[in-house]
Amino acid sequence: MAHYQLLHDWAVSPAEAIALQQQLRSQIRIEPLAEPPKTIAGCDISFNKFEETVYAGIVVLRLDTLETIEETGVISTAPFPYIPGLLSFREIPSLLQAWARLKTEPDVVMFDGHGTAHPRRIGIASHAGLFLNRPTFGCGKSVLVGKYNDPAPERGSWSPMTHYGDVIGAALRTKNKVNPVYVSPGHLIDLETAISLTLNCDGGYRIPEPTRRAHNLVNALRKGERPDLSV
DNA sequence: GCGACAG
DNA sequence: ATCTTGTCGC
Repeated sequence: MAHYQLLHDWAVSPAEAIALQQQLRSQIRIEPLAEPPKTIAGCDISFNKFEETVYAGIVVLRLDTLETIEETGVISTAPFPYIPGLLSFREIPSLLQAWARLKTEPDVVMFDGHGTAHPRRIGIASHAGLFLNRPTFGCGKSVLVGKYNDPAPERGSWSPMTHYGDVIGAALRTKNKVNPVYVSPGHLIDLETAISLTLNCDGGYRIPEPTRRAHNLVNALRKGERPDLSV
Protein backbone atom coordinates (compact mmCIF):
# COMPACT_ATOMS: atom_id res chain seq x y z
CA MET A 1 0.00 0.00 0.00
CA ALA A 2 2.90 2.35 0.65
CA HIS A 3 3.98 3.83 -2.66
CA TYR A 4 7.09 5.28 -4.26
CA GLN A 5 8.20 6.86 -7.54
CA LEU A 6 10.44 4.88 -9.88
CA LEU A 7 12.69 7.79 -10.89
CA HIS A 8 14.90 5.63 -13.11
CA ASP A 9 15.60 2.08 -14.18
CA TRP A 10 17.86 -0.02 -11.94
CA ALA A 11 19.34 -2.10 -14.74
CA VAL A 12 22.42 0.05 -15.25
CA SER A 13 26.18 -0.31 -15.50
CA PRO A 14 28.51 1.09 -12.82
CA ALA A 15 29.37 4.03 -15.08
CA GLU A 16 25.69 4.76 -15.67
CA ALA A 17 25.05 4.46 -11.94
CA ILE A 18 27.59 7.19 -11.22
CA ALA A 19 26.07 9.39 -13.93
CA LEU A 20 22.64 8.91 -12.33
CA GLN A 21 24.01 9.90 -8.93
CA GLN A 22 25.48 13.07 -10.42
CA GLN A 23 22.12 13.85 -11.98
CA LEU A 24 20.01 13.07 -8.91
CA ARG A 25 22.11 14.80 -6.27
CA SER A 26 20.72 18.25 -7.09
CA GLN A 27 17.25 17.11 -6.05
CA ILE A 28 18.27 16.20 -2.51
CA ARG A 29 17.01 18.62 0.11
CA ILE A 30 18.63 18.85 3.54
CA GLU A 31 16.19 20.76 5.75
CA PRO A 32 14.27 20.47 9.04
CA LEU A 33 11.43 17.95 9.20
CA ALA A 34 8.16 19.33 7.87
CA GLU A 35 6.04 17.45 10.43
CA PRO A 36 6.78 15.98 13.87
CA PRO A 37 7.17 12.22 13.21
CA LYS A 38 5.24 9.54 15.05
CA THR A 39 6.68 6.47 13.36
CA ILE A 40 10.10 5.42 12.06
CA ALA A 41 11.11 2.55 9.80
CA GLY A 42 14.37 0.62 9.77
CA CYS A 43 15.59 -1.05 6.55
CA ASP A 44 18.16 -3.78 6.00
CA ILE A 45 19.32 -6.54 3.66
CA SER A 46 20.85 -9.96 4.26
CA PHE A 47 22.69 -12.43 2.00
CA ASN A 48 24.13 -15.90 2.17
CA LYS A 49 27.84 -15.94 1.50
CA PHE A 50 28.61 -16.29 -2.24
CA GLU A 51 24.94 -16.20 -3.17
CA GLU A 52 22.81 -13.75 -5.16
CA THR A 53 19.58 -14.12 -3.21
CA VAL A 54 18.61 -10.98 -1.32
CA TYR A 55 16.53 -10.98 1.85
CA ALA A 56 15.16 -7.48 2.39
CA GLY A 57 13.07 -6.26 5.27
CA ILE A 58 11.52 -3.19 6.90
CA VAL A 59 10.42 -2.79 10.50
CA VAL A 60 8.18 0.12 11.52
CA LEU A 61 8.08 1.33 15.11
CA ARG A 62 6.38 4.01 17.15
CA LEU A 63 8.82 6.73 18.13
CA ASP A 64 7.33 7.20 21.59
CA THR A 65 7.34 3.60 22.82
CA LEU A 66 9.61 1.93 20.25
CA GLU A 67 6.93 -0.72 19.88
CA THR A 68 7.07 -2.58 16.54
CA ILE A 69 3.89 -1.90 14.62
CA GLU A 70 4.63 -3.54 11.27
CA GLU A 71 7.15 -5.78 9.49
CA THR A 72 7.56 -6.70 5.84
CA GLY A 73 10.04 -8.92 4.06
CA VAL A 74 10.78 -9.99 0.49
CA ILE A 75 13.15 -12.42 -1.19
CA SER A 76 14.65 -11.49 -4.55
CA THR A 77 17.93 -11.45 -6.48
CA ALA A 78 20.74 -8.89 -6.34
CA PRO A 79 20.71 -6.86 -9.58
CA PHE A 80 24.07 -5.21 -9.01
CA PRO A 81 27.38 -6.12 -7.32
CA TYR A 82 28.65 -4.46 -4.17
CA ILE A 83 30.82 -1.52 -5.17
CA PRO A 84 31.78 1.09 -2.55
CA GLY A 85 29.85 4.25 -3.40
CA LEU A 86 27.18 2.38 -5.37
CA LEU A 87 25.52 0.43 -2.57
CA SER A 88 22.09 1.85 -3.35
CA PHE A 89 22.00 0.10 -6.73
CA ARG A 90 22.43 -3.23 -4.98
CA GLU A 91 20.05 -2.74 -2.06
CA ILE A 92 17.29 -0.28 -2.95
CA PRO A 93 15.46 -2.38 -5.57
CA SER A 94 14.53 -5.11 -3.08
CA LEU A 95 13.83 -2.60 -0.32
CA LEU A 96 11.29 -0.90 -2.59
CA GLN A 97 9.49 -4.24 -2.91
CA ALA A 98 9.37 -4.50 0.88
CA TRP A 99 8.21 -0.88 1.06
CA ALA A 100 5.35 -1.57 -1.32
CA ARG A 101 4.06 -4.20 1.09
CA LEU A 102 3.73 -1.79 4.01
CA LYS A 103 0.21 -0.93 5.02
CA THR A 104 1.33 2.14 6.95
CA GLU A 105 3.46 4.99 5.59
CA PRO A 106 6.39 5.54 8.02
CA ASP A 107 7.03 9.21 8.86
CA VAL A 108 10.81 8.85 8.61
CA VAL A 109 13.12 6.07 7.41
CA MET A 110 16.50 4.94 8.76
CA PHE A 111 18.99 3.06 6.58
CA ASP A 112 21.97 0.87 7.37
CA GLY A 113 24.49 2.99 5.45
CA HIS A 114 25.02 6.66 4.68
CA GLY A 115 23.09 9.61 3.30
CA THR A 116 25.21 12.67 2.50
CA ALA A 117 28.33 11.04 3.98
CA HIS A 118 29.13 9.81 0.50
CA PRO A 119 31.73 10.86 -2.11
CA ARG A 120 28.99 12.39 -4.28
CA ARG A 121 26.69 13.21 -1.32
CA ILE A 122 24.08 10.65 -2.39
CA GLY A 123 24.38 7.50 -0.34
CA ILE A 124 21.62 4.90 -0.06
CA ALA A 125 19.56 6.98 2.39
CA SER A 126 19.52 10.02 0.10
CA HIS A 127 18.87 8.01 -3.03
CA ALA A 128 16.00 6.09 -1.43
CA GLY A 129 14.58 9.32 -0.02
CA LEU A 130 14.09 10.64 -3.54
CA PHE A 131 12.15 7.52 -4.55
CA LEU A 132 10.07 7.48 -1.36
CA ASN A 133 9.64 11.28 -1.26
CA ARG A 134 9.90 10.99 2.51
CA PRO A 135 12.41 11.98 5.23
CA THR A 136 15.32 9.51 5.30
CA PHE A 137 18.72 9.30 6.96
CA GLY A 138 21.60 6.90 7.27
CA CYS A 139 23.10 5.31 10.36
CA GLY A 140 26.19 3.35 9.33
CA LYS A 141 28.60 1.22 11.31
CA SER A 142 31.72 2.39 9.49
CA VAL A 143 32.98 5.28 7.39
CA LEU A 144 32.92 5.48 3.59
CA VAL A 145 34.42 8.98 3.30
CA GLY A 146 35.13 11.83 5.70
CA LYS A 147 37.27 12.60 8.72
CA TYR A 148 36.28 13.35 12.29
CA ASN A 149 37.68 13.78 15.77
CA ASP A 150 36.73 11.07 18.20
CA PRO A 151 33.65 12.17 20.15
CA ALA A 152 33.66 12.11 23.98
CA PRO A 153 33.04 8.62 25.46
CA GLU A 154 29.58 9.41 26.82
CA ARG A 155 26.42 8.39 25.01
CA GLY A 156 25.00 11.38 23.13
CA SER A 157 28.29 13.08 22.32
CA TRP A 158 29.16 13.54 18.69
CA SER A 159 31.56 15.28 16.36
CA PRO A 160 31.11 16.38 12.76
CA MET A 161 32.42 14.37 9.83
CA THR A 162 33.90 16.52 7.09
CA HIS A 163 34.83 15.84 3.49
CA TYR A 164 36.39 18.41 1.15
CA GLY A 165 35.24 21.19 3.45
CA ASP A 166 31.66 19.98 3.80
CA VAL A 167 30.07 18.75 7.03
CA ILE A 168 28.59 15.51 5.72
CA GLY A 169 27.46 13.76 8.90
CA ALA A 170 28.36 12.97 12.49
CA ALA A 171 30.20 10.31 14.48
CA LEU A 172 27.66 9.71 17.24
CA ARG A 173 28.17 7.83 20.49
CA THR A 174 25.00 5.80 21.10
CA LYS A 175 26.43 3.93 24.09
CA ASN A 176 29.09 4.82 26.68
CA LYS A 177 32.62 3.87 25.67
CA VAL A 178 31.49 2.04 22.57
CA ASN A 179 32.49 2.84 19.01
CA PRO A 180 30.32 5.55 17.45
CA VAL A 181 27.84 5.08 14.62
CA TYR A 182 27.89 7.41 11.63
CA VAL A 183 24.76 9.46 11.09
CA SER A 184 24.01 11.56 8.02
CA PRO A 185 20.85 13.08 6.57
CA GLY A 186 19.41 11.46 3.48
CA HIS A 187 16.60 13.69 2.19
CA LEU A 188 13.98 16.05 3.69
CA ILE A 189 15.72 16.08 7.10
CA ASP A 190 18.75 17.77 8.64
CA LEU A 191 21.74 16.37 10.53
CA GLU A 192 20.63 17.58 13.96
CA THR A 193 17.24 15.89 13.60
CA ALA A 194 18.82 12.67 12.33
CA ILE A 195 21.08 12.62 15.41
CA SER A 196 18.15 13.32 17.71
CA LEU A 197 16.05 10.54 16.20
CA THR A 198 18.93 8.08 16.44
CA LEU A 199 19.34 8.82 20.14
CA ASN A 200 15.60 8.54 20.57
CA CYS A 201 15.65 4.99 19.22
CA ASP A 202 17.86 3.68 22.00
CA GLY A 203 17.37 0.06 22.99
CA GLY A 204 20.56 -0.22 24.99
CA TYR A 205 22.65 -1.31 22.03
CA ARG A 206 25.15 0.47 19.81
CA ILE A 207 22.84 0.04 16.81
CA PRO A 208 19.54 1.96 17.08
CA GLU A 209 16.36 -0.12 17.25
CA PRO A 210 14.95 0.45 13.74
CA THR A 211 17.94 -0.96 11.85
CA ARG A 212 18.79 -3.42 14.61
CA ARG A 213 15.34 -4.99 14.39
CA ALA A 214 15.43 -4.90 10.59
CA HIS A 215 18.77 -6.71 10.73
CA ASN A 216 17.33 -9.42 12.99
CA LEU A 217 14.28 -9.68 10.76
CA VAL A 218 16.16 -10.24 7.51
CA ASN A 219 18.48 -12.78 9.11
CA ALA A 220 15.49 -14.73 10.38
CA LEU A 221 13.95 -14.47 6.92
CA ARG A 222 17.15 -15.80 5.35
CA LYS A 223 17.14 -18.76 7.71
CA GLY A 224 13.55 -19.61 6.89
CA GLU A 225 12.38 -18.66 10.36
CA ARG A 226 9.74 -16.21 9.14
CA PRO A 227 7.41 -18.15 6.83
CA ASP A 228 4.73 -15.63 7.75
CA LEU A 229 6.57 -12.95 5.74
CA SER A 230 7.33 -12.73 2.03
CA VAL A 231 4.34 -14.96 1.31
C1' DG B 1 50.90 6.22 -8.88
C1' DC B 2 49.27 4.18 -4.28
C1' DG B 3 45.83 3.20 -0.87
C1' DA B 4 40.86 3.47 0.84
C1' DC B 5 36.61 1.66 0.14
C1' DA B 6 28.84 1.93 3.38
C1' DG B 7 26.87 -3.34 3.04
C1' DA C 1 27.49 -8.66 3.87
C1' DT C 2 28.84 -13.63 5.78
C1' DC C 3 31.75 -17.48 8.16
C1' DT C 4 32.12 -18.39 14.01
C1' DT C 5 34.05 -19.50 20.10
C1' DG C 6 36.10 -18.01 23.14
C1' DT C 7 37.79 -14.31 25.52
C1' DC C 8 39.36 -9.69 27.30
C1' DG C 9 37.62 -5.75 29.95
C1' DC C 10 34.36 -2.90 32.68
